[in-house]
Amino acid sequence: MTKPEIKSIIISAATQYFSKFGFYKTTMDEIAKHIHKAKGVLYYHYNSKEELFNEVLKQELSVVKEELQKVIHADDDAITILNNYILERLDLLYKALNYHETIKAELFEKYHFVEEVRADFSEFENRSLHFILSKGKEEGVFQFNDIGSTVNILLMMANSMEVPLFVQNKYPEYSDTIKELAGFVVKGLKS
Amino acid sequence: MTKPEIKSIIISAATQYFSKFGFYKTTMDEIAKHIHKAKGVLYYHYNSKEELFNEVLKQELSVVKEELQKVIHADDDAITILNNYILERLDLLYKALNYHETIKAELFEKYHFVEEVRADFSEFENRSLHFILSKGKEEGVFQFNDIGSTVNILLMMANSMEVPLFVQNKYPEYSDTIKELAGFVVKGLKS
DNA sequence: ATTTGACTAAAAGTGTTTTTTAGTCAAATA
DNA sequence: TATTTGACTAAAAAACACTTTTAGTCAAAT
Repeated sequence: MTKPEIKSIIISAATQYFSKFGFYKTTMDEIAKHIHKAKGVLYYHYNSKEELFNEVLKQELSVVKEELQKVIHADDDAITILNNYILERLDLLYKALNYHETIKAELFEKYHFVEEVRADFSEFENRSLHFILSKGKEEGVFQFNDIGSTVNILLMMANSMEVPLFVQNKYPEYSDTIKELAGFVVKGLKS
Repeated sequence: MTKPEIKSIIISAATQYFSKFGFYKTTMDEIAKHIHKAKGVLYYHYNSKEELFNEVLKQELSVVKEELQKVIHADDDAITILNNYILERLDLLYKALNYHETIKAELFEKYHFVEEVRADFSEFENRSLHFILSKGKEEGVFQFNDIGSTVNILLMMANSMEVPLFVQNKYPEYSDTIKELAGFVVKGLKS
């Protein structure tokens, strides 16, 4: 078995356990047993449980990033793209169970080891919104004073909503309101 | 000492302890000692610790409500009022430390006994926003399809932000962005 | 180069005892 | 009569001692 193959098998098993039981209630032994290997193998390929979780989270978010890239570069006007971005973003993150755990963890002030991956995702979001807003300004459909601070506002809103929607699991009940909210935000930007 | 007097003294001491240490880390004995009375007095005037906390929370929120009433009925146009309402609301709630604890508690699924007071405040907010939006529509400065769902969106945004701002204490760092956000929201409503 | 599994130290869990605390109430006081 | 007191109880929380589990290691095996 090649190195990438075994790594991918490990990540796959780890993803299953971490998203089902969370970081703390998943044991390295469980993951090892699930792939019919000794625990040492996990430590041969990853330095620690934390590193393994980081890798799982990184891959989970990279799927989200890929999907959002498609939305951003679709052949639509900026208004449609922003609307789709907001809705698709929430839908994808709703399914990203390991990401939820890191949000929850932030509340308990644990999980510092995950900051890098989260920071990377934050930057991605920043770039994405910058791109969409610029596009809208070029098209003449959006109007705002400062692109940087407008991006900040949108991200603050988006991030703020993650705790109630994902940790308290209010996403299903709010999903209709969110569609309206997206429309509302877009309207606020329209020139 | 009259009944209202002693009750007010109890509430005052309870407020201090509850806002400093929270519901669970405050003891009835502490509160009693602080007012140089026996614990039994607390139980003569209030049936339980929970009832006492409810009263504290109720008074805390009634101050918030009074202040917001002033904002709502100030001699301004609806745009200014909405802007002030959003900012003043956050500022007042930021200082309402016992209210913060009930938000935190919701995350841990405790504190069911506090629901009534929170529901009352929710209704107040609903009425307030209805009032402001109606006023704006009459003045011809606001435009929206359905007043009910617009109120819902605004409240969802407001409520969602409470966890990160108050529980994770990000209000100080976000306070500038929030001012811009308020302007943004108002702009989204403008006709 | 990779995998194994026995090993360790530290953390988490368990069961038991001790202390603290919400709430009560008969007696005292105003 | 209305209010206050403080000793009292039952139940919860804390402290303690002991056991098990678990992350991480490493010499030996494949």
